[in-house]
Amino acid sequence: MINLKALKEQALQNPEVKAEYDRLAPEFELATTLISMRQRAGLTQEELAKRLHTQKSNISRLERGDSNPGWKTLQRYADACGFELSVQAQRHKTAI
Amino acid sequence: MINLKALKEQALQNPEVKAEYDRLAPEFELATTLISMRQRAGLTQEELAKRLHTQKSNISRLERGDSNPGWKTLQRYADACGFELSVQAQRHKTAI
DNA sequence: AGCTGAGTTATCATAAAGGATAACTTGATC
DNA sequence: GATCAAGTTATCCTTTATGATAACTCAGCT
Repeated sequence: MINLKALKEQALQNPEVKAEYDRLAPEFELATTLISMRQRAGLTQEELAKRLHTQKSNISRLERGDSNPGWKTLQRYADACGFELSVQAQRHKTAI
Repeated sequence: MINLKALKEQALQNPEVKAEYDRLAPEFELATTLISMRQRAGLTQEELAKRLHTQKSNISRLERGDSNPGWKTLQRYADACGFELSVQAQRHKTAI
C-alpha cells in the first residue's frame, strides 16, 4: 500500500528531511507529531505500548488520528518517547 | 480571596509582565494558556461559552485544569478566542 | 509457501469528557 | 445592603476515550 502516511514516515527517516520537517512542525497535525516522536525514540508501537502499560492497538488508534486524545494522554505518550509536550497559541491568520 | 491564580491573572493585565510571560509560556501549564487566550481575546467565560455553543460552567471546568480535555476541544476553544493551537515536542531534560 | 514483525481493525467494557441546569461565592457599584 | 457580573461548584446525562483481546493485512525474509 502506498499512501500519504507511508510516504511521510519513510521521508522522515532521512535526517535532512527530518530537520526541515521539524522547522515546519507546528504546521503539521497532531498524529504526525506523535509518530515522529515515537520514531525518533526508535520505538515500535508495541514497545511504546509496554512503556505505557497498554496495548499496541491503542497506540495505533492514537496515531491514526481519528480520535480526540486527552491532553494528559498526549503528555504520557510524549514522556514515554523521551519528549515533553507544550502547547503553543498563535494569533489566528484572521479570515476577515 | 487571594490565591495564585488571581495573582497570575492580574499580573497578566500588565503588558510587560505579559510579554515575559509569553516568552516563558511553554513552561506554564495548559490551564494558564487557556485563560490567557480568553483574556487576550477580551472575552468572559460566558461570552466564550456562547461562541462554543456551550455553558460557562463548562468553560470554568476547562480553565480550572482538573480535567483532561481532548485535543480537538482545546483547538475549538483556541479558535473561538482567535488563536491557533500547535503542539510542540522537545527532548526531555533527561533525568538520569 | 510459510514465518515473523509491525501495524491495523473490530469489538466490548469501563472510565472519563463534555453538555446542561441550577445554586453558590465574591467583588464591585449603586 | 441590594443588585449585578464573573466565575465556581455540584449534579445528572450522554457521548467518547481508553483498556483489553483477538483476528487481520502486509512486507520482508529464508
